[in-house]
Amino acid sequence: MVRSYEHPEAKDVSLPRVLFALSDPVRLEMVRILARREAVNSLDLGPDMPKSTVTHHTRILREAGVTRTRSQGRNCWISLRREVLDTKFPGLLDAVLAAEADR
Amino acid sequence: MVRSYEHPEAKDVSLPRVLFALSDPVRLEMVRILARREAVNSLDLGPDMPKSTVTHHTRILREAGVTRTRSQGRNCWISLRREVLDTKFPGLLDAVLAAEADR
DNA sequence: GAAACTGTTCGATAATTGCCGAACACTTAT
DNA sequence: ATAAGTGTTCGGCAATTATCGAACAGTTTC
Repeated sequence: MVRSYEHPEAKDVSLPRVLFALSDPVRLEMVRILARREAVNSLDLGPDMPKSTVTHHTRILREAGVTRTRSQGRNCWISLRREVLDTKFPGLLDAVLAAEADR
Repeated sequence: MVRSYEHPEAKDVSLPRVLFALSDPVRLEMVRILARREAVNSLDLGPDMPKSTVTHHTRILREAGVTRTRSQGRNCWISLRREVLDTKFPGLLDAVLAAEADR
């Protein structure tokens, strides 16, 4: 059996929620990591923090519609939902990623 | 005497804080209003809410570096700090404003 | 089947946030 | 001077959020 995750449909992805998901330094860094790779193992997004904290942040990103999570075996792979973000909020993700990482 | 407001310098304007300021529906609507006018009277940004609530939200926007507030007489005028935002986070404000208002 | 591995869920706690009434400060008009 | 107008500050309260340990669930390996 495979874990199932809830993802909002594209039509339910709201700007305030996406902005909130991106407004935390930890999650912003996660998104930067995701932007450089196709898919990342959940716990690799926060190697130096407790697992439950990683789960917390990845869930907020997922439920906001920023990321997609699919489980495979005992891993779960996380990726950016670029199609959704770029369609609904053109330029937003690019602008966020283009900003200097330390700010 | 004139009220003085603290504004962060451009170098201290951080992306997470700006995103957080924009992540609230009330403040997002304020920013949309500001984008259409040069400067707006504080309380006109939230005609239907208590004054202290308006002050609360406008302060978060100001302290994040999103807006500038200057007092004149008994009014205070609020405007977007486009120069700062467009310089530090090119495309961000445009992307936010371009998104449909109801999302 | 037992152990190891990956990640979630639960519960608790501290900190932050949103909301708003009441009192206050400053300015302008009468 | 008095009153009215504009906005801030303060205090309290409810709700949300961030963090993390402990227990748990599913998967793979041995």
